Formats: sequence, C-alpha cells, structure tokens
Amino acid sequence: MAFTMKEVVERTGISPYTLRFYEKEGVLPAVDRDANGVRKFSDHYVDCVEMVQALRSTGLPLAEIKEYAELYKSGNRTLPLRKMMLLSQKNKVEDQISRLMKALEKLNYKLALIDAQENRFERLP
Amino acid sequence: MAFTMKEVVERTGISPYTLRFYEKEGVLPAVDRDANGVRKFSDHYVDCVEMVQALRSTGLPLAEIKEYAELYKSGNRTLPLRKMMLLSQKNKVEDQISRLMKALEKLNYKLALIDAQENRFERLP
DNA sequence: TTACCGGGTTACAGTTGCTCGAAGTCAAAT
DNA sequence: ATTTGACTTCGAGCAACTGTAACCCGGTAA
Repeated sequence: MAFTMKEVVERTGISPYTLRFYEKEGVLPAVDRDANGVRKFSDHYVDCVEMVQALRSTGLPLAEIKEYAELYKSGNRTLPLRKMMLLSQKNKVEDQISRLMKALEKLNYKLALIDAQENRFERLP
Repeated sequence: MAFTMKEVVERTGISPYTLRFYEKEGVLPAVDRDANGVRKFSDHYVDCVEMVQALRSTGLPLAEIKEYAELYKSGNRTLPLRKMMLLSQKNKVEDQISRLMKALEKLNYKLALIDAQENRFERLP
C-alpha cells in the first residue's frame, strides 16, 4: 500500500511543505521513492506522520519529537525513556486542556456580559 | 490601585518583554507612567492583559486581538461584531480541546502499548 | 508533437510571536 | 558611592512553518 504525497496530505491534513520540511529536519525518516524520485509513502510511514502530528499538536517542539524518533529507532532499550517522555507530555496536554477550558469559561462569561448589554439596548424606550 | 511591571508579571505570568511587545504592537493600550516614565498598571489594565492572555492562549493571532481591542474602544456600536468574534473563537477553542483530547488518547494508547511491551520483558525466562 | 500536469529538487525570503542582548538613562535604596 | 531595578530604542535570533523562484522529469491528452 503506497500513497502519493497528495493522498498523505489529504489523509493527515499536513501540507506538502511541512512534510518535506519534517523529512529534511530528520523529524520523519527519509521516504521511499519510485524510479523517478517521487515519494511513495507506506502505511507505516503514514502512522509515523500521524504520531508526529499528534505530538506536535500538543506543542512538543520538533527537536524533542526528533529525539523521540531517534530513541524509537534505537529499539526497545529506550522504552523506559520514551515512556517518561510520553508521560511528561501527557501531563502537559492535560494542563493545556484545563487552560483552554479556563479560556472557554472566560469567553462564555464575556458573551454573557454582551448578551446582558444587548438586552439592555432592546429594553430602551 | 497601581501595579508595577513586576507585579503584573507575577499576576499574569506574562514576561515583561511580551508586555512591552504587546504595547508596542498596539495589542494593549499605552500604559500610564509615573514622573520617571515608569509604567504603572491600573486594575482595568490588568483585566485587559488577562483578556489578551486568554484570547492568545486560544491561538487567536495578535492581529485579531488588536482588531478586537480597537472595536472595544469604538464603543457599544461594535458589540454585535465583537460577539461574533468571540463566538467564532469559542468554536475554535472547542475544536482545539477535542483535538487535544484525541492526542491525549493517542498518548494513552502508546503508553498502554509500552506497558504491554515492558510486561513481556519481565516475563522472559 | 506540443502542451500541460503533477510530481521532484535546492535555496532562500517572509511571517508570527516572541525572546533576548546591547547600550544608554535615571532615581531610589544600601 | 554603588548597586538595583526600572526605563528607552534597536536590532538580532529563534521556532515552525509557508511560500516563491527556478529548475528538472515523466506521463497523458489534444
């Protein structure tokens, strides 16, 4: 199952610029190419892309994602370290979620104020 | 109630660099100064800072926060527009939260895999 | 055949949102 | 007297893209 660049872009929502950028930076491994040098992405590669995307979406810097990828390549010896990284990131994500919830509350509060304000206008003689 | 820069930094967690940057960019209004040109922040100003922080923490670009601030300055005439901005941002925040939840699930899944892996090691003869 | 399309390459400039250092001023505190 | 901690402007640097330029290459359609 080999995907084209276009398909991977559709599947992941990551732009081709970014995919190439990740590859260049070593965040993603070098992609297989066909005879013409055209990238063909394997299922497993797409899984990698999705993992990078997930980590990135939590704000983990590329440098650390790269580190994680390298640990992954180094085999099972690095499992405990990778586990620690994931646990630490899990905590950060939980923090982020609660911060977003707070922001959401603030937004709702502001919206409620605006509603009150609007109703005051409507009640003017 | 006037606060010093230091107090505002402590209260909001925003760095002095960033506060000055926001002011310079017009995201925050010009601050009152004392005779020596030292910034003194009013209660209301700190509220503004917190609103900017909340909006920013949701990923709203500074340009749009600035726009919002300008609408705010223009008075009640702009209420409906501001309401729409807040509603749109509310939706985005909800999206973000659900994306983070997904990322969290993925992390938990990976962690579960690692646990399974670790247990397999422990069971080796 | 020619034209176009969609892919490839390198290289580099631009954007956003900070983050920080340099280099200087000034006033109050030790 | 000196240190502390504000302030100023300017400008560089960073992360993570995002996009442009200028080129190549192979397959398909008119």
